Amino acid sequence: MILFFLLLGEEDTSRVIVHIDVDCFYAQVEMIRDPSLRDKPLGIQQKYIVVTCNYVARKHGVTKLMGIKQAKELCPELVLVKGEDLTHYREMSYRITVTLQKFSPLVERLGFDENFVDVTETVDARLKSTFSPQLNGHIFPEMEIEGTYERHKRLACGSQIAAEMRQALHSDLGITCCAGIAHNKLLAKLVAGQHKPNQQTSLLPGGVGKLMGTLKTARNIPGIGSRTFKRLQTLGISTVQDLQDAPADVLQAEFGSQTAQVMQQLCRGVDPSPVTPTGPPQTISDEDSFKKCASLQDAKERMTGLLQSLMKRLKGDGRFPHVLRVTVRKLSASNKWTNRESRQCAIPSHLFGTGAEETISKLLDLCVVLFCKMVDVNHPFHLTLINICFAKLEARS
DNA sequence: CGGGGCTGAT
DNA sequence: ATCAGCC
Ligand SMILES: Nc1ccn([C@H]2C[C@H](O)[C@@H](COP(=O)(O)OP(=O)(O)OP(=O)(O)O)O2)c(=O)n1
Ligand SMILES: [Mn+2]
Repeated sequence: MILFFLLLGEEDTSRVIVHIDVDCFYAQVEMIRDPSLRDKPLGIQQKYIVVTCNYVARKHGVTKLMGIKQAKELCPELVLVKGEDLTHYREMSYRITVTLQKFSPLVERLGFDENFVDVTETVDARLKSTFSPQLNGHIFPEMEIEGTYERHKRLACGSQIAAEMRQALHSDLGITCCAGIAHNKLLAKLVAGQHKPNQQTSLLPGGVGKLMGTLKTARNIPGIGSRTFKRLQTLGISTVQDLQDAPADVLQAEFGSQTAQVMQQLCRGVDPSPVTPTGPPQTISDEDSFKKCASLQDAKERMTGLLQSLMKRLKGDGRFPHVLRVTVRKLSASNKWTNRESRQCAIPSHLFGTGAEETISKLLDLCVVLFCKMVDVNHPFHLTLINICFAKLEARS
């Protein structure tokens, strides 16, 4: 039946997708570690910025990615916890994904605190055998129409599963989150943001146009980043409505037919992309930023620190990397962030056969070789960031 | 006072 | 190797 419509190029609205977005993630992890922080305005500090903050701090006007100075002006009593080391956040992130995988194997991670879950099969199984309750949580658009549940049984069942997922995250991990339930990933993610924090929202199929209309500009559509948005503005396109109204040939001329079609679908709330289960990470990296690094000696010390931390994570992972990449950021008057350079090389397998000390020493040698391909150490230089990345992770060395 | 870390396409 | 996207 469904297949018949798909054959005609119709949109598939039969899936049930849940999007889970943890509330103020890093801040929540720190409040779990130290519950005395719960009733205080809390900011997580990475160097000079508040990367995120709890909702007490948000009441005072503090926002994500705000400078420390501005945040302290707005909220002098703001408590700051350092968050440059992501270890605890990464660990909680994977516990969250594992908890969600108990509901369905189709779990896709996005960053550390978001997960998409395709619960279509779970919904089908439940509707066959069990009696399902009312639609759980908020509904978008807000409206009270008789028989909403009857006409949207699958969505209602999805909302029940989402509630169970949120309960599991809370009782097992102490984590609160938001959930969005809809028939594709884009809409599930967007509708999840309608009621924050610690709430869930289900999207009725009839509310798609209205939901897309809540976006201020096309930039707010996931998948349309800053560069693409600037190119759109060049064409006189700014709002979602502008994009919907834009002639296909105009978009194709600027972006090519494939990208143009994806954008035209996204701005109408159409997103056929599947939930692709996320496996173990493909890369393991560690970086540090600083005011100034101007000597090879200094760089070697910083790279040694990064390698030591990386080796611990590698032991926990169990796999071995076959590619090593070093990235640097040079201070330059213009273009403060696109001035990263990287070099990579193969890692000889035998390097992981000996003790950790030896391995780190050999890896450092490789790092120095890569480093010197980017930085002429015989001339003055000024770096502001070093990143070391392990890639091509495979089962054995 | 602009982090730290990941994925996929080109 | 870089760009562009996401958190
Ligand atoms: N540019 C960014 C965006 C996010 N994060 C980190 C910090 C956040 O804690 C976490 C999750 O990002 P969210 O955008 O979901 O923000 P929060 O979870 O902190 O807040 P919210 O309650 O609004 O979801 O990722 C980051 O380091 N850099
Ligand atoms: Mn979040």
